[in-house]
Amino acid sequence: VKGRTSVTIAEVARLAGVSTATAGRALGDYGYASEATRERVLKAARKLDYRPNLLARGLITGRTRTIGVVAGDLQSPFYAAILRGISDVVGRQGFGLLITNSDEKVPEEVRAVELLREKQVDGLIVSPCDTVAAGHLRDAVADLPLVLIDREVAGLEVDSVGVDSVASSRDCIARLIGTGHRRIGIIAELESSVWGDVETILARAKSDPTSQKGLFPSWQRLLGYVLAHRDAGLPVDPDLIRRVGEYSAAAAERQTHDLLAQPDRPSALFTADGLMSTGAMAAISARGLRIPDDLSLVGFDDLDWMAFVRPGISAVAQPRRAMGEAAARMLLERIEGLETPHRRLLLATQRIDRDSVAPPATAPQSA
Amino acid sequence: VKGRTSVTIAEVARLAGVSTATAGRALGDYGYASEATRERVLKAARKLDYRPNLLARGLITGRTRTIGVVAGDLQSPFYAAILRGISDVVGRQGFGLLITNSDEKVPEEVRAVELLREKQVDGLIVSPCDTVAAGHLRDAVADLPLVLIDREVAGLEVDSVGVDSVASSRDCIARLIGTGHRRIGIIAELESSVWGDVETILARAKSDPTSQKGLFPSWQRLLGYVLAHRDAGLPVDPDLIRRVGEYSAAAAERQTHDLLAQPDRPSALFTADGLMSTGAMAAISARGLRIPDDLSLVGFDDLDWMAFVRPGISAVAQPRRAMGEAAARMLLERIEGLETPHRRLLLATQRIDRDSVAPPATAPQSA
DNA sequence: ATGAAAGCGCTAACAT
DNA sequence: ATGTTAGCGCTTTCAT
Repeated sequence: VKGRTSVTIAEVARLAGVSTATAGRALGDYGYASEATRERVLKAARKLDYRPNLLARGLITGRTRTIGVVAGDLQSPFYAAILRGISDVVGRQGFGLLITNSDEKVPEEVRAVELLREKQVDGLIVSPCDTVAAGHLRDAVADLPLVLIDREVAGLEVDSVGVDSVASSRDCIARLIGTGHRRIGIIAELESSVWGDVETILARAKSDPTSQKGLFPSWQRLLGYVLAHRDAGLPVDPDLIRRVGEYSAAAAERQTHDLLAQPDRPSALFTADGLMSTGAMAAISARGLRIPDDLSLVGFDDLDWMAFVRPGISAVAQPRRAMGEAAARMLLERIEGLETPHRRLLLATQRIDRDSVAPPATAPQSA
Repeated sequence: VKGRTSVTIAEVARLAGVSTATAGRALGDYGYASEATRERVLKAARKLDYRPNLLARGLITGRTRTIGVVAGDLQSPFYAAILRGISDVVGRQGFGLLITNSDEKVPEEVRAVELLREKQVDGLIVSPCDTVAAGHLRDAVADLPLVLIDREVAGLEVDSVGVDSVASSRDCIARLIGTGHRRIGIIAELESSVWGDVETILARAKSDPTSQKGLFPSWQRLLGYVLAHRDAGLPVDPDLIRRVGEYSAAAAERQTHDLLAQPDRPSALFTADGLMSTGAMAAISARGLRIPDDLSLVGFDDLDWMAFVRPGISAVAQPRRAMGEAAARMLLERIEGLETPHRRLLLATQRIDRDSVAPPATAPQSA
């Protein structure tokens, strides 16, 4: 049974002495087929090593049992875990998974969505890299179910899965303040060609809670940071807010170095995602600062090394795999035809307290 | 242009006032089409928001421009990096990527290969989870190009990409010995329902170098360990060889605890892959052992935390992403029709010396 | 350079 | 319960 040409249902039918329609019914498990016939067809199929051509099936049924995913970076622990979750759920239903990488660039994302649609996927899971420039998503929604993950798009009413970044980081920062910290640094991506400066963005978000969902996670985490300060009646020193501007550990490392080099450096540091944590940790380590004596540290997103580095690093754990699983489940439901209004699922984060937080060494530092 | 039914080439042709054949030529960029016609067709297509149905194209051309990957665990840094490399290369050529997860279980792998073939992928990249039970791969090769990654299958002559595990670990252990270590522990997966005990396997591998390629990486790394000892005229204490039996950090942690709990514990530890390193590190950390004073440590596979944990952990770095890229390139060449004999690509590893290795604290320990 | 027609492998009506 | 027929949307002869 070697060679380029694969065996078709017609050959199976001929060998079994039935029509292709009957063979199809027996093999595809649709329509009627007597037990005897089914047996004969199945035997013929086995003998010929028949394998259905899913392209042909998809062409006619209009469904491919394949779902498409656009991730920011397949290699990051964050997306890798999400993908794993997605893969588990869809795999169990016999669906295939077409995965693409946007590298957090809009044109790549557009191209990816285009390719996935041409390949006729039954649904899409996207972690959009821009919360406004999303025309390609808007018109994809016209003929495909779409589920957003980690981020939302302003005005695009589709199912989404994420965590409550504002509340989680607010809580986190509140605890640092409660421990006595007054100068808390934050290292966050905060890219914003379209959004303007920090004050503008936060002002709008604070006054209009619904607009928060259009914010990128890193902005939401900054918002939580600001709100926690406000809750405590503390001022926010803009110099402690470091905008890395890109998802890059190296860039985060530079910003951290710069932040920690100042004379009046913070007594605690909050990193807004895994890449920021990795970069910050490298800088802290390189500068020979001791945690938590010289600097307290809390990260958003729990990375495996945080558990066994000494001292352990406290973190806000996101249920990454569960996020992927939930997104996949929601999408499959839509593919099955579920017609309810769009759902916005916020999974709970978990605060993991390790040993990277202590009261500031000296009396509250001041300028 | 909203709704379930997408626009077909026939509608574009009608709007442009040409036949479907001509429209196809203009859109698909094959055959002849005058400049004027092409313009008209393209304009019509744009106007209707035409999107080719790649299923239909694939059905007729017999090629889908999609490649399938079976990874062990999409979530591990090792596979995630490889997948990223694959994704970059195939994406650049406009290919799609169907990714599946075997979880290192043969039945899952068989199912995955089956699904990918039914979906008519143009080629397969597999990290086989068994080097002998691979009938499904053997017969896949009959009608698809296949590239193996990280592992090889005895007697299956196809392109493969990996690193020289025997040489790398041999070198690594030789250095530990050179530093003065005499009792070196090894934590490795070493699953082997089919292979028998350590002695048998190693005896066969040592005497027959070609059979080495049929060995799993963890076995190859153990072989390097044994050879390094032999090179130095040192005996191998079987009690220092810990077979974890599965790819699991938790299991590795248990084995490491057990190994380090013995009175005559090793002065150095070699971990055979990333999961083993993570598990071992957790155990070391939990036991409060200081690296390198109480224990030297070297890991196979460089993980990001190894760079900034204090002290830094020395490791053998595998060019993971490059492995993925190379595998993808080789596969694409085969898909283009390359007919040379199968190629076996061994990429160079890089020894990264950090601060986790020091001479043993006391005079050579003995029982 | 363009069109007519056949057909990729399969499923879905519609007969029987 | 089974067979006949007509396509799914596209590419590919083969004419013209």
